[in-house]
Amino acid sequence: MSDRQHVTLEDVARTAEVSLATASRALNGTTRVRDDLRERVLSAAAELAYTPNAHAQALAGGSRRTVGVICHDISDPYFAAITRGVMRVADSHGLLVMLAGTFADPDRELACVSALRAQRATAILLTGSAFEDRAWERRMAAELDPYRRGGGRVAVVTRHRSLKADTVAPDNRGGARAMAEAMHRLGHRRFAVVTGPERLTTVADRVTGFREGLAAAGIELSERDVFTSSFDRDGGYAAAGALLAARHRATCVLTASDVMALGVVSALREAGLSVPDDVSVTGFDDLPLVRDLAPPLSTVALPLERLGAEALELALDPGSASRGRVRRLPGEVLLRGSTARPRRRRRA
Amino acid sequence: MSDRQHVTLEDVARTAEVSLATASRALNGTTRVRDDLRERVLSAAAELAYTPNAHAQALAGGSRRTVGVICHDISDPYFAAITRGVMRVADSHGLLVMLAGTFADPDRELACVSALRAQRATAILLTGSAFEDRAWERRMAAELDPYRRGGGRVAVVTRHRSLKADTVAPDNRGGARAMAEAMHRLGHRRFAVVTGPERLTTVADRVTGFREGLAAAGIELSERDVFTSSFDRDGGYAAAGALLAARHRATCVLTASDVMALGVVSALREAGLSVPDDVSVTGFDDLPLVRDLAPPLSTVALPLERLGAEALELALDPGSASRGRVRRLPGEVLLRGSTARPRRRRRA
DNA sequence: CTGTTAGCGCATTCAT
DNA sequence: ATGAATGCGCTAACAG
Repeated sequence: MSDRQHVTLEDVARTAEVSLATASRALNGTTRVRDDLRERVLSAAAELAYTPNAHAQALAGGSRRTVGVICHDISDPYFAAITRGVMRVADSHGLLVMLAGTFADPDRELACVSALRAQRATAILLTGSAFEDRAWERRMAAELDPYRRGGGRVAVVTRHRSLKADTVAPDNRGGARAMAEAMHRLGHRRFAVVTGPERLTTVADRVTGFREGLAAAGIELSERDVFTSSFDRDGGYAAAGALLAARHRATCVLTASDVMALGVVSALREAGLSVPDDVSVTGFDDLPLVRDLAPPLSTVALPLERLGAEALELALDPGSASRGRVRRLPGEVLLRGSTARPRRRRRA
Repeated sequence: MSDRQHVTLEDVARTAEVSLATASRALNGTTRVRDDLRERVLSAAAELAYTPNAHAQALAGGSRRTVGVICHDISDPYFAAITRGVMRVADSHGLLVMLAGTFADPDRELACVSALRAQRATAILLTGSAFEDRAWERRMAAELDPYRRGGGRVAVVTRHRSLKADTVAPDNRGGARAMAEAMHRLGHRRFAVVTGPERLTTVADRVTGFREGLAAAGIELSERDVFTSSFDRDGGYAAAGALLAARHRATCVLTASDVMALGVVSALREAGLSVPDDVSVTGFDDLPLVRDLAPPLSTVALPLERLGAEALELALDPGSASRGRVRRLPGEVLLRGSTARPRRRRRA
């Protein structure tokens, strides 16, 4: 039993008693090969449990069978859904997905791109929102440009300022605006916003949308109406705590994501408030699970899987050489049980 | 602008005016290199935005920087949590994660292993439960054995009969038994089980556990008490519908997973039943989100991230040459709001 | 310490 | 249609 015993194409060729070239051709179907020879090769390969060495294939210039996906945290259902969309189309193209998690660390994101570059991935998909940071953008471009020059394709989900990559852009701003307007129409006049750090472009866009929608109704959001925390469930919980502590009189809390809304609702409920009787709460994304909440969450629905699927399709399609094409996807306001008309007077 | 312009180590060496070998050593820190030379190499590499070709590195026998994770569906929070654990330790080892989704298709699972094998992944982690199918097991072994022979490591989460791979095994059976007993102690006497297809070993183990726990209390589960459907949220919803249609008189529904429980609760609620006043419902896994449900779900808590993390650690640790070591992790019964003492008489 | 050289496994020219 | 030879980019002997 030798140390590492990889079956190579040469083994297959020898077993089939053909040349290396013929074995390669028979396996790849590149060129016509006499039937009996091909049979021999195929059965030899099967017998030896041969698997081509993808590295050798890639090196020899034969293939690039992987795509890289970079997200903040795969256990966030938002990224899970997007990644699922990516995997669907990757699967249909016979591509393998390399998933990299950055845990929202800008430096780690850079490192991931570098690693994916090294793997000569066919395409790199940036699914997390960008960081609003000049220096970081420059470094990211410094990674991506050589990658592109080497034939790599790049696509991003959501806006990446000055990255001039193919983009799939959900309408965060418009969706947020529409939601704010819808809540105003419902009768709400006192609002609070619960959100993540605004250096994330997604967050910034959504908050801007909320502001615009409210402004259109003549309502200004002051600094004290915006509660910022981490962009996850616990952030929502904490922000709602702060809101409660500040005795904020909002009848409606606009939240920048469904996951944060989850935390908001829990905090409110623990404080003895009823959603939506005392406070209406809205989310953003329409994660699969929020319809199963009690009450089901009103939210801005985004076609998450499509976001991922189209990002990969865009990257794979040589269309315009991966210049900055932008595919916009709308968000849809979904009013469910977590929102209601405000009561005349607030209890407690 | 040539077609594909990859910067290679040779370019770096030439720019730094050193030999190829020196450049390689300077970059990898393999051997001591004179400081000034090393400086020249490093700055040349930076200037040219050089990234080593991972394929060439792998081919030359230098590295195996990726691990493969195979799961059923990354948008299932169960797999997302496990994968997150894997990614954490992968990150700390400088490894990249290749994620493959099988959508619970046995054939696709085989194909994924083959692809990962081709990529010469350091380790392959099977996180989905096995399929109870002799022929399938044989074919899987036929993929895995040569992979191992080539130095590849394999670890699985949950039981894979006769795969003799390193295993991280949550105590599905024991946890299920404990939950059944807990519900009996709470006062329940009429039970129903909602579950996925029993050809999945995880499902089979959990159902067995339920049966054992109930049997210990003198309660036999008949065929009509078990509602089988797809192992996801919609499956739970459908199964609960069937249960309702059959006018089953259970006061407690034991569900094989949290995701299924999500569907069960929704269906029950839509039918006008209250959880837990009319029916108690239990889940399995303790997904992060279930504590935010109203009522929060009683469930068997599994350390999901640890499952993934330990699987990779096990695979990476050369310990006993990847023989069938088994690391068992207990499940803990968590009683929350979705369960209560049965009422004397059932309403409706 | 540094440079030269030989493969790693494969796809792909070239000849035949 | 098939076989022999070249090189992809890199690391690890091997010499100096």
